[in-house]
Amino acid sequence: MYLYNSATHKKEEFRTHTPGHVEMYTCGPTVYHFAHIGNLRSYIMEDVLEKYLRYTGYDVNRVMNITDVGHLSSDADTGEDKMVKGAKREHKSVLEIAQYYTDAFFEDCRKLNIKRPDVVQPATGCIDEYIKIVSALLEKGYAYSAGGNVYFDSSKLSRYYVFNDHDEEDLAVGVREGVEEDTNKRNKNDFVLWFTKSKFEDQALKWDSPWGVGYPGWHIECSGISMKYNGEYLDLHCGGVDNAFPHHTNEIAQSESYLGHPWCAQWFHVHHLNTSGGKMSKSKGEFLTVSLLEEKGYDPLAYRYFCLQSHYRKALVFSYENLDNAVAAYQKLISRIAALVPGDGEVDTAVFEAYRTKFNQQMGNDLNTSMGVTSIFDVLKAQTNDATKLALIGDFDAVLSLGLLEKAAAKRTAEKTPAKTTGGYTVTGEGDSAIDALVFQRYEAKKAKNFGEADRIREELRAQGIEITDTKDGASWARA
RNA sequence: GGUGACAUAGCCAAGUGGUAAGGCAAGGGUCUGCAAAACCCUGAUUCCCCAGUUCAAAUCUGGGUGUCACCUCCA
Repeated sequence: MYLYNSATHKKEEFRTHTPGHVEMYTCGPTVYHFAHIGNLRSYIMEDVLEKYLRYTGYDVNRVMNITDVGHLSSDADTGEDKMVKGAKREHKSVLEIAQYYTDAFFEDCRKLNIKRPDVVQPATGCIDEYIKIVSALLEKGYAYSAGGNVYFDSSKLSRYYVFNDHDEEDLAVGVREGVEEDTNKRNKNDFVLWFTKSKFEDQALKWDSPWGVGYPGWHIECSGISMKYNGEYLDLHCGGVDNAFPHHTNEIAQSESYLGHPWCAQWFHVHHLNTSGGKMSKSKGEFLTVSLLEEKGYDPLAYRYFCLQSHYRKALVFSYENLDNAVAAYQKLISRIAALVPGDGEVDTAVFEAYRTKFNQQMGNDLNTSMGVTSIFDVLKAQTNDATKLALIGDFDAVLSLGLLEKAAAKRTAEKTPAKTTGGYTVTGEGDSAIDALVFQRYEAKKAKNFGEADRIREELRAQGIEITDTKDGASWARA
């Protein structure tokens, strides 16, 4: 496949250190709050990437961290530790809060058909790993102690800026409000590997280390966790674009200095979900969660469809109007699939292979999910039997995970059974005799040309969220 | 200020030098007592702007403009 690599700024053929095997790492959530749907866009796209790699035959080992220490304390919009504040408010410990939001995150993932990574590792579980790396960096001269903290010395590297061509002189330190320059640093780009002294005195989690009691820096956890579970050679590192600098840049600096050889060849950065004003972010207030969408009546998988219609390397603007478009498209798609008849003929292998190859090419072209979705429409229009179409859609959905076959089957079941026939008039629905009776009453009214009464019954049912559809020899009803 | 990404119909978008896919929405039609659903039909003389290369450019080059992101919380 071809993938855009942020490290080289080019679309390149995907290669792995060990043929046929992919070591994949994903920056996981910081569990001090619910994930918003913008965060989840990244996880959806990474999920598609992982599934596509498996689809093409790769054996994948995917690792994800859960940030439950490290940059929690630096989340200093108001100068206070949200994790600690949340823990106090809910009368729980910081770790209990972390557990609560970790569970909430995976629950959101489940709703969005995002597969759980093979390894999920909370950052607090690998302290020994970080200490090992920091010690080695100190020994090799890539790190130094100052003011009680251990820093990475970025001046020791010949090439620090990997993703963009920054000139250190032009970097504006402290552009963001609330960021104070750390005077212990020797160079602007140095970063903390281990804290024993910071401005956050109420840091709840602390561990003993050769440099004193403290906690790990903001970047070391990803390197440590990845090396522990992915080994020394990482094939693919994923995350949101905003992490490219400095987070990923620092990961590369410390990892390669520690290992003494190149670490990760390919970097996959997902662009943001924006609102009309800019990116959706927790600090800006506009903050939509999966649960909130559900409360408003949206199917989480319709949101997944919304994301797949776009490309991961393009900012996507969220609005309810745009989401409604996606909902309509998604529901129509399900209806069209539901109209296919399972078992209608044998799967035509020649047709199957032809469409599969096309889908594979589209997805293999820098994960063109928009074209992947289009492939489904192409299949629906194909000159072949329903069995072949259903087999193809099932095959594509192993990557897209839109629940296509399942939803279509459920729709078929709801529409076709159980049926009640009275006087040659067949009512299909969910088998509620009171509703069946009303539908039949409407039929009688229609037969008597009492259309006012017929429409009144339809409105009455509609008020209960039930929609009647006239069919060839009767009517069917379904809850919206 | 520096760096990077993006810019195609109302919206989501494909397109990687050969004469603008697909989907949603909209309009028209068939069907229907009326609807809904389904099916059929209709859409950009043009791809942010300007210049250049070429027989040929949405695609390549140069220069603008705009939007977004990052520059030690963010996916």
